[in-house]
Amino acid sequence: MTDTQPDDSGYHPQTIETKWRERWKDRRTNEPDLDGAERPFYNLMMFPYPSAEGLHVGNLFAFTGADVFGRFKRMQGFQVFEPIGFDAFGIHSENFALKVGKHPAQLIPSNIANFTRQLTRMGGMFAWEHVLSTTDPTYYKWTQWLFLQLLKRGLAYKKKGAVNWCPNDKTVLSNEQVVGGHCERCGALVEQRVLEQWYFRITDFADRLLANLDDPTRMDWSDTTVLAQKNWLGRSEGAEVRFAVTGADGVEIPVYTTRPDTLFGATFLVLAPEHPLVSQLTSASERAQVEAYRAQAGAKDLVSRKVGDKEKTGVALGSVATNPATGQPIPIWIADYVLMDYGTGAIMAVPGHDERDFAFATRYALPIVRVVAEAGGTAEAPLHEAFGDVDSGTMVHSGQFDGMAPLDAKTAITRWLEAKGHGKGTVQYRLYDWCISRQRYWGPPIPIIYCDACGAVPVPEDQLPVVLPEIDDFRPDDSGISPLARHSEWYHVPCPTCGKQGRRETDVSDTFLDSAWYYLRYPSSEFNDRPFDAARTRKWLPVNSYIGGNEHAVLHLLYSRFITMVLHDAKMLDFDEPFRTFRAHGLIVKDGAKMSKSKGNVVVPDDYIDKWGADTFRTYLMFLGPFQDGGDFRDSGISGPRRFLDKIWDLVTLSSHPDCRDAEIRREVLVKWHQTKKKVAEEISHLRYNTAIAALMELLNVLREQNCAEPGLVGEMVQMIAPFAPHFAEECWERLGHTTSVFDSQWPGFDEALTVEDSVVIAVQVNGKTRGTVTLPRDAGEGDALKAAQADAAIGKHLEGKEFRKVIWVPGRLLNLVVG
RNA sequence: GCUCGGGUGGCGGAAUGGCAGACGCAGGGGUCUUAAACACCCCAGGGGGAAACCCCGUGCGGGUUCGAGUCCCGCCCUGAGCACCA
Repeated sequence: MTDTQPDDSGYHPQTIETKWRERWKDRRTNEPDLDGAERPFYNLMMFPYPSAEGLHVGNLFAFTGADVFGRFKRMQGFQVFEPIGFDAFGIHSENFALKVGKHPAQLIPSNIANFTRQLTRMGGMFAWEHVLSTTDPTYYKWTQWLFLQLLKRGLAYKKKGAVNWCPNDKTVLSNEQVVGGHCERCGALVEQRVLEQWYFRITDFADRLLANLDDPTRMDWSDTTVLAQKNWLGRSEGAEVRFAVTGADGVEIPVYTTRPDTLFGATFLVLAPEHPLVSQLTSASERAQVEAYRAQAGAKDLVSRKVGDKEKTGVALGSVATNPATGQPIPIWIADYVLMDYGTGAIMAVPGHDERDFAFATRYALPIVRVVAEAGGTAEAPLHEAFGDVDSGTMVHSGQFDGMAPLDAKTAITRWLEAKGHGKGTVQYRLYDWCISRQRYWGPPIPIIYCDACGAVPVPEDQLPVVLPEIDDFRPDDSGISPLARHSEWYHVPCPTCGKQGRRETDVSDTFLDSAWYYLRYPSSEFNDRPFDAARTRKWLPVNSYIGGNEHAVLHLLYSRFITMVLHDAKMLDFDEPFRTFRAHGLIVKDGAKMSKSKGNVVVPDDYIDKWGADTFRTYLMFLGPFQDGGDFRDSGISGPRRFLDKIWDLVTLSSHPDCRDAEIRREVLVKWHQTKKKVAEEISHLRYNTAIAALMELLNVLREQNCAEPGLVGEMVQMIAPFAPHFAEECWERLGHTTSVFDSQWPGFDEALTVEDSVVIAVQVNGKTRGTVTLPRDAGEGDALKAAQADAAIGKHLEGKEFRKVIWVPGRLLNLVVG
């Protein structure tokens, strides 16, 4: 810290911040009437994971920005519900507990206590009476209930398959949690394992998840977040083409392609090594080689398979299929660059138009044919070879093909495939079903009981929650089996259906399931007989404003939307999108890197708050730069906002002086005042807090220059700084003689007519270069401006002996004289 | 490789196509003080000039326009996300 604290004249943050925190609590200032509110506004921010290290500056930045918005909406006359809670289940907490040799159930309460202290101290407008923790049985009872609702509707299923396995965290990961082949959380290389897991059918909702993103009546989200979701959903349009296998009666290989127009150039087929038809299609002579290749590909982990070297290898199966367009026989291969879990697990290789196929064809000396003239190239074997003597491009565009209307090549060929029964147009998504099983301890047990007679039986809803037992040996191992599986006294239970000995599911659910519905719980947190109350939910949801980090663009935010859709379709909610508006805030980094304990660059806010006060620190963070950009944390400018608050304080003190009370406000000040009110409201509503604060600083500078401390004006100044510096504003407001909270006052309005100055400064340009300014009455016309410009010596100099060619007049702003 | 952002003083950053650098930090000079801190006043993009004023200036090269940080085309650098998705 390079700055030094100002002396102790007047404004003492520590004293007044303590005072107002106590008042807010005693008077329940931040607890809206959840049943009676007439203009409800649900102001949500992403609840934190309560780490042992406490909140860092990056967290505080995000919460402050969301809190400023909530406080602003409140002063605009809304009853604002701003809840907070703790996302306390999960691997983070468990790993930390393992590291320090304690039980997470013991650690979490103290971490939560510390977070609560920090969040209270920052002056957030939190409705603490509705705080929740996902680890509370009264909460996760309903997380388990949610699983059962999906199961009931066929949206949860168990599947054995290749999954992402993190060898460090010793658990499976969802696809969203694997980043570039590494564990999103710990960075370890992810392996492939075959395990039985529970999945949610999020892919059934892919089209809706995509369509709603573009529906402004449902969603108004940051562009960057919408884009990330679209990329993740990965919609592509193409065709499924079936290739008949030669000599195998009726056997067809379906492939998916986004380029059906290149069908004529498909010179071989490639299947994923684990494709179910491989064995059947392998000739006797190739079998040994094929089996060897499959074994080798299967042993590869996901890293070298998906993101390792791009060397293409494969083997031929010794069988052939027919290209339906050319009628030519083409060989069938397997190669591990084709993925089983996308499309049909098989491709038609078009080496003339696909880089990967080209590399493969080159390596194995397979034929390469170009069929479509692309930019800079020509088609060596145009479509007319197959379709007669019509040029490929014009053939399809001129509609001479099978008498169809003019269409593009892709559509034309798809139509042809459909007509001939060789395939059909299809849509593919990149999205995978959501794997929710975790072979860990610290989460809600999945509420299933396995019975030899009845199969997988859901735990009856009236027997929820399935309480997570407190065990000491919760360390995960490499077996792929959850720690709970070591406790037969826990998992041995009678089958709910037949009463015979059954076994509980010993996996717990993904933390992202906990957070996929927490926003539904907040307004109803005191009801223990239902997850969310119908009337409360109708009043408060969907969420009016959600602010959070874009790192959750495709995880939490996508899962939450999915869960809401499921509950909507189950008629439990009357909306299918949970967050009306979402804004991604920027990330505060330190020395260019995201703050993390392992990098040793975590900045803790407590010392700054001790030294400068929460209000100064909040204002400083919001003044750093655009809220939605974030930036590198530094503390070199913190004295600026502090001096700013000190000066407001002085004005408040000064305003009680009789001279100030009776002083007339000069026109100049009046205009600045109204301009500022207009500007600040506009900037805050767009989360441009840095420029809102700058505008207030400008107004303050004018007031000081003009020696103006008129109480009404000072009061509005205090109101406008209130969202940023809430304790400070309350104290000033009280000193100005008010007896109720500044947050129950109405945000100052402005008079549009008073935002316009009486006289304006016109920039005068000669041939586009500014040569001076003239000051004119607001309503001055072009003629007046021209006269004034010619009269000005400095400007006139540039006009001497020249002839006017053109005059550009922008009223109130600029006069440009084009001369020559 | 693909998809998005972003390149503006010493620093963070402002600028509906209309006086580039608001606001703040740091810096320089001054007032106050025994001295310092605080506070207050003044200066401050670069270059030239005693000054008036002039020239140059928003990553680079073109273009549109009376006028471009802003719009268009082509590059360079940088941050983030996705990545053998057929």
